[in-house]
Amino acid sequence: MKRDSRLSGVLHVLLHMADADGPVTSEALAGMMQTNPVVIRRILGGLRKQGLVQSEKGHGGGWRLACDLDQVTLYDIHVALGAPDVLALGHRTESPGCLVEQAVNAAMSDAFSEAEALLLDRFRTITLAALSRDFRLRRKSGERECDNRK
Amino acid sequence: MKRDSRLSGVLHVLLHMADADGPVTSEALAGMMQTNPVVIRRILGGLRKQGLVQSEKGHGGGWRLACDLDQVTLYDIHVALGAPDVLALGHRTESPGCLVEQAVNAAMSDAFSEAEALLLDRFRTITLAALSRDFRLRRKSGERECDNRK
DNA sequence: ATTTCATGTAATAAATTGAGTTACATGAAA
DNA sequence: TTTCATGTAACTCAATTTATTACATGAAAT
Repeated sequence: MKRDSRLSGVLHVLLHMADADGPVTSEALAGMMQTNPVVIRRILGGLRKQGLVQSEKGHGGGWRLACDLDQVTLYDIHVALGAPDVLALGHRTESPGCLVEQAVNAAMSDAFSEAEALLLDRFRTITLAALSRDFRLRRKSGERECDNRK
Repeated sequence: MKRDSRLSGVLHVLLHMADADGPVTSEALAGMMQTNPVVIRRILGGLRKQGLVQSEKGHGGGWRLACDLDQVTLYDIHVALGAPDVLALGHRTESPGCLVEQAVNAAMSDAFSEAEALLLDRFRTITLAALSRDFRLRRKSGERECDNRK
């Protein structure tokens, strides 16, 4: 089963936007993400409806953040993406007539919801600001350790 | 993202086998699961290698359990199925060069592994015997409440 | 023996789905 | 009025899972 990396991808894009001065075009973002500009627009279009980003057309246009990095958590982004399934495992039938399957579902349901709740709780504790700080930290120490051009 | 219901399906099949007297054919099991006999054989063939079930060919053949219901947990079955991904969410790139993406991955990794560990721990606490007991309980009360043929 | 039934397995088809692409409309700035 | 950028629909592509077909193997019944 292939994992859904949209959340990971969106965070990548948002942090690049946070690091930029002006608006960033979907073409530039697509370059960083090694994907297609239309894909970027589709994803960010969804986030715009939640007020997380805004876009401008024409010359000098592009995308910029429209939210407070300190106030937005991974959970908010997850929800803005439509709150897709967090777990890869699921029930074969949601409301089975078979009593065997009812027993199976009942036993697994608790485990599922506990794990999902834990993950989403963790997401709620991580703000975009924290990610951005971590990124800048990595960039700084990366310069010290690896960049010997100057 | 579609959820992987193989574990759910296998449990269904195993409990029906536990409830049967003799061996059960893959055709009968396929009927219960509304799928194809070959699919059943493929799945159970994997479990046979782990010693969880055994099969017999020819007349009167079919599948039967080859394990102690008290000793086998959902976790064992999960592993026997190849321990597929538990989470639907994942990293866009596993070892990214981009520092932004490194920061994103680092932040999400902990949440991921905690949620996965929790789910698998819960699976370790549920035995096939417990599921089977629950099933028989449901059947009994179902007879009392709904079955007025006798 | 040979017929019947059931598993074992390879190969293929069909269905699903996310991602990528093309094409064109809309709108803003140069 | 030209250029640049988003907005969106429609379509193609690629990967994965599941279902199906076909046939070989082996065991029991007759």
